[in-house]
Amino acid sequence: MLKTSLEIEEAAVILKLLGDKTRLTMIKILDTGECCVCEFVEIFQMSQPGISQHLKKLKDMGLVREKKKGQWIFYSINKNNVYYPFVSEILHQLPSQENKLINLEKQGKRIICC
Amino acid sequence: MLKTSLEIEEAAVILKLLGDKTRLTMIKILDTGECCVCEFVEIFQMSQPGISQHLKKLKDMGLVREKKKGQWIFYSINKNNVYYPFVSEILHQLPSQENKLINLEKQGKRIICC
DNA sequence: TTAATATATAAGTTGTTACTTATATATTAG
DNA sequence: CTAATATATAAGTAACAACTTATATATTAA
Repeated sequence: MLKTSLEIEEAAVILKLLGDKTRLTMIKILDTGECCVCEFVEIFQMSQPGISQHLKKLKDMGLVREKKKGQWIFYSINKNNVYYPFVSEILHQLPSQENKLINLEKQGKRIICC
Repeated sequence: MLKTSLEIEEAAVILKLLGDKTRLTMIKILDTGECCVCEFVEIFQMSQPGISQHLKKLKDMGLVREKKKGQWIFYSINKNNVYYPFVSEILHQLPSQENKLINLEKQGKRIICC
């Protein structure tokens, strides 16, 4: 399942996917725990379809998974993905984005479920 | 000079820059030694202006430097750049591209100078 | 059952990117 | 000096990316 060496073309595709501040922040947040679509809408102050489209790109590459919980769909990181070790090395070099979740919580907009 | 932590927006810009197979391969090659424009033209079978434009993007971000040697301009990696540690971690996870230089040499198209 | 909420998808728009060809400049070779 | 070589920049183009609004579906609340 894990990949010891990545072809350079594959790496470029992953880097391009991560080369967007919204998706990069999303996946950094997801690396610490799950999050649902409406929470991202609040965090990024972006339209709901915009958020869904970014998540679709991450999902299509297999970097994230979705799990339905009632009316919400929670996304989480897929640590079994072949590209995860590569992505993980990158994420480790980025500052924590937990403040964004803390702010959500302060506003009472964090979704706690099941 | 070195950066211990990168803002996420800056990281996204770097990842986008690296998220192109031509530039990613270029910088992986440059991480092992210098190379001139016409060598890249051979390696990538791309127009000379196309190569120059990719190199300009890398140079504008400070990731590479240029040095004129006679009629050639040699590019090399700039290890003093603030983003180098970040980039380096990524490059270490990619397969060597030295075969491309070896092939050039076999064709007698490697530029050895000064 | 109806209204509200959460999400995905479709369609349209605007800006960006990766290339190309054309051209100008500098250096070297004959 | 002239021709050839190496490079950069300008201009044009086609494909793509990131958003928006509109709309359809599913779930929950009243």
